[in-house]
Amino acid sequence: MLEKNYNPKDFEEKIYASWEQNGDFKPDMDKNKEAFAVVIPPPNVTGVLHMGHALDDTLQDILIRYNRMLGKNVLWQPGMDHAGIATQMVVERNLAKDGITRHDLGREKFIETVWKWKEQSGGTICRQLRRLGASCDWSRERFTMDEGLSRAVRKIFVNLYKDGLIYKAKKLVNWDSKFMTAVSDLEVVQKETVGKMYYYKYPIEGSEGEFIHIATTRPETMFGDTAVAVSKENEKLKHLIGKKAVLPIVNRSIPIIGDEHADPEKGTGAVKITPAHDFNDFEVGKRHNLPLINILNPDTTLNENTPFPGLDTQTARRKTIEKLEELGLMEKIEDHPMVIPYGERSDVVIEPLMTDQWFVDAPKLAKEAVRVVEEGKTEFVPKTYEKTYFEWMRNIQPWCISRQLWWGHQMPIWYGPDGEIFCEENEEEAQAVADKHYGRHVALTRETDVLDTWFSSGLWAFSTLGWPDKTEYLKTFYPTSVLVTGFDIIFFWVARMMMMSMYMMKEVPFRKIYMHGLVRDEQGRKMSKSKGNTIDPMETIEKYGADALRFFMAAMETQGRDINVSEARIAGYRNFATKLWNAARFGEMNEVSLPADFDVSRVKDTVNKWIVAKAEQATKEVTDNLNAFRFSDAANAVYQFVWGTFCDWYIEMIKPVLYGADEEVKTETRAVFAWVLKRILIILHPFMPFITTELWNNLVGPETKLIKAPWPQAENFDAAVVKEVDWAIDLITAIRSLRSEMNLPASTRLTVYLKDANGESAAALRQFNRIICSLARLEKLECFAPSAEISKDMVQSVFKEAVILLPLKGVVDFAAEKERLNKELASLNKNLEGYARKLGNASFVERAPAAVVEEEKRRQAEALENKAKIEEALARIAGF
RNA sequence: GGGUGUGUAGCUCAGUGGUAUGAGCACUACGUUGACAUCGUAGGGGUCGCUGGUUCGAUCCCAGCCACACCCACCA
Repeated sequence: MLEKNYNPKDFEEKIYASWEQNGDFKPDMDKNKEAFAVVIPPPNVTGVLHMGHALDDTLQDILIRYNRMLGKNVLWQPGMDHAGIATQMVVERNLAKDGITRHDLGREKFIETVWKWKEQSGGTICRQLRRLGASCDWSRERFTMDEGLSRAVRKIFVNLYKDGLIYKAKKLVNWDSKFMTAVSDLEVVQKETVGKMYYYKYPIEGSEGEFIHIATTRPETMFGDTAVAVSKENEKLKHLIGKKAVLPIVNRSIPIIGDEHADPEKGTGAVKITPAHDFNDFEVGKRHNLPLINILNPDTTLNENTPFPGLDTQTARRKTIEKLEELGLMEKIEDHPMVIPYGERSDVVIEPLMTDQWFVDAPKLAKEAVRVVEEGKTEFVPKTYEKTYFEWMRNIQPWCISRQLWWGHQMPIWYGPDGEIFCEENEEEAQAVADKHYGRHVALTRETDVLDTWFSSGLWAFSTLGWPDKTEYLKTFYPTSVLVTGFDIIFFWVARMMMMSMYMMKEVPFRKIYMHGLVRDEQGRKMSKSKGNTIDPMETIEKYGADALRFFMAAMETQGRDINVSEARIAGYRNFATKLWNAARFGEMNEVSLPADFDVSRVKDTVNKWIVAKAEQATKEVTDNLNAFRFSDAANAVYQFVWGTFCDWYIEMIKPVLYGADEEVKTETRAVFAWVLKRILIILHPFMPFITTELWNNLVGPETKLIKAPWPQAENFDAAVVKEVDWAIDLITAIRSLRSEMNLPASTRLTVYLKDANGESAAALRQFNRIICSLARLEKLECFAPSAEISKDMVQSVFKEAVILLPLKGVVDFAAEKERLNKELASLNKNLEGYARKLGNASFVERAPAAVVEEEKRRQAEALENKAKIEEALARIAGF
């Protein structure tokens, strides 16, 4: 027996545990079945579930469950990312509580500590994903740092290196002074601030009191200046090209060069060139063969190439200005709005710094990754994201993959005594190759840098399936079917997976990429801890159940749009679950059950036929929409069917049958009710797996598993039957509306006549008489005899071709009634004007499709008829 | 500076070249009708951002404009 109240906490976790214990999430590896695979975007090992995951993983679970029910061989591959910087940060923070730094421990000990932390505190999110109902095959859970995946990383690294696609270079990179590591362009966020623009001047060498005027936001970098540039087109300044300027304070002479980088419109028109500390200047320096002077230490304090070694940039900036002022070279300081780069994780200012780093030749790898999308081998849904993808891929820069961190994949690079590089999958091989190279045994030192986290997640689509081994899983599930992820990691992750997969597998990682938007707060603001507007999905689940949250995500997911979390709406979907729960209870109370030999095509009763047809219709809608990744349409189709059709109409319509004496119809109705409910549980299951399973176990029994129930093929249905019952529904609605307008309490049983009903309507009226009377709360419903006289006491309302007559002895308020009819008349007249205008337009009649013109004529005729009826009714009560 | 997206009911959003049967929430009135008040019934509420164009017809297609959001680039 079902509990009186829907209480998801009673069963959600229990049901999940039973699925997992029974191995229901595992693929059956049946070779005859089509394979369907999804790899989860690996959450950070440090992560906890947020609304973005709730959306992402709900959508994946819907696809997974749907395809599992379609009878495919389904794998949802779970796992986690080691999240280099994020994890190192968490562990370092923990150590700091005991006053320990990672350097106190040393590299090896520190890494050990991280692993220990991972075992104990990592992976909260996987437990939370279970609570959400994610049907991942947890027995295959992978971690980007585990043995297999590490092997994949080393192998692909060596391949790329030997193909010349990974190389070491001294380049200007984004330097994070907090973690003292290089970071990629993507890990830098630009923040708007109001800074200062400093104007000062450099004396021209060999001149008397001639200066070149400079504007900069970073005066302390002047010690790294190796030129001043002006545009050759700059009429005012071009005469200085070829002369030399003297760098004040350090009195170093630097050339004044002509370069188009100097925009005459900006600043003073002359730009100081600091090739070692500015990306643009670096390019200028390359063009003019300028020397590079590095002025920063790894912690971004100034070094011995400056007068202020050891000072941080801010202090050095102050000192520099003081000095310039002393020398009388400072001119002015202005407020200046600008964007300053910050480390995504560290939140410190990123300084461009010259360092030795490792790069992946992304421009080369991007070519294939672009081609396969152009050719449609991988499709983005929605398609507009392809443009973003192409745009970025076609302008991609070399990818800096080395990080001066400890937590991560240490690069498989060894250096010989003279710095010779040996890149092999392990130390033994490197040693062997090196020994052969030198003709003697040599000592090797390993590169200490680790790889960017996204390097290993870039392999996720195949490394998790067992590559480099030729596993059964790799053969079966690669390329995977669809990747579901947010557009915010399209460059970080999707692009890299495309590149890495094309390089190594020569085959796309996924056939489709479904990109969803961001989850925002109720007002549409981005959720962030600092704003304090985050909503914890676990709390939401606690309050409303996982099913409600899941359904919310599905119902709100329309392609290409962000989702604003609305608690009221989540509560609404909890109510939806309650509604279904109570419908099931209604069934239980009325002893519905599905006989083994039940054949839905043999159903006789019209209302039963109707609900079967509606169920087929809903099934088709859900199926079509899921196939097209139209999650909200799919969810709304079930919602509408369950609440608006099954509960609002079918249950109400069968009550007279179930409480009546016709055993034959009653038996059939009980079976059909069970059949429809079962159908609902099936098509709702991908969205709301918990309540559907709970109800299924109650209705059908746990022996047959809903999670693997075959997805129904929507059957054709009898359109005529649908029309008949829909007619009855319209009539009921019209009568209810009329009685509400007349202020007739629900308790008064009325008599209603239908005048001028045609043959079909008269038949339907007879057939559904009991139902209509029951739902519209009538005493009697009959066709009005054509010969009979319409009494003055009868309220009239046009219904399709007929007129509803509602006798109200002595209680009709004629004034109000006239007003009501006149209002109707006015609206009809307005419509008639429109029809007349259109049909009077020769070019409309001539050029619009015949069907449209016909429809317009039909509407006009109908409106004219209705008008006549209302005028008739008005005439009848004219004297009152 | 380059790009993308969005402006539809009070709110959050669906949707569509042919009267907006729009949805949920909110609102109003009525309701203890033998599943459900986490409910039912009925109802009010929109010149579909602005201006042009294409079309017999535009909220929908095209162009321009305005507003908002996001992405990329940019420390002179």
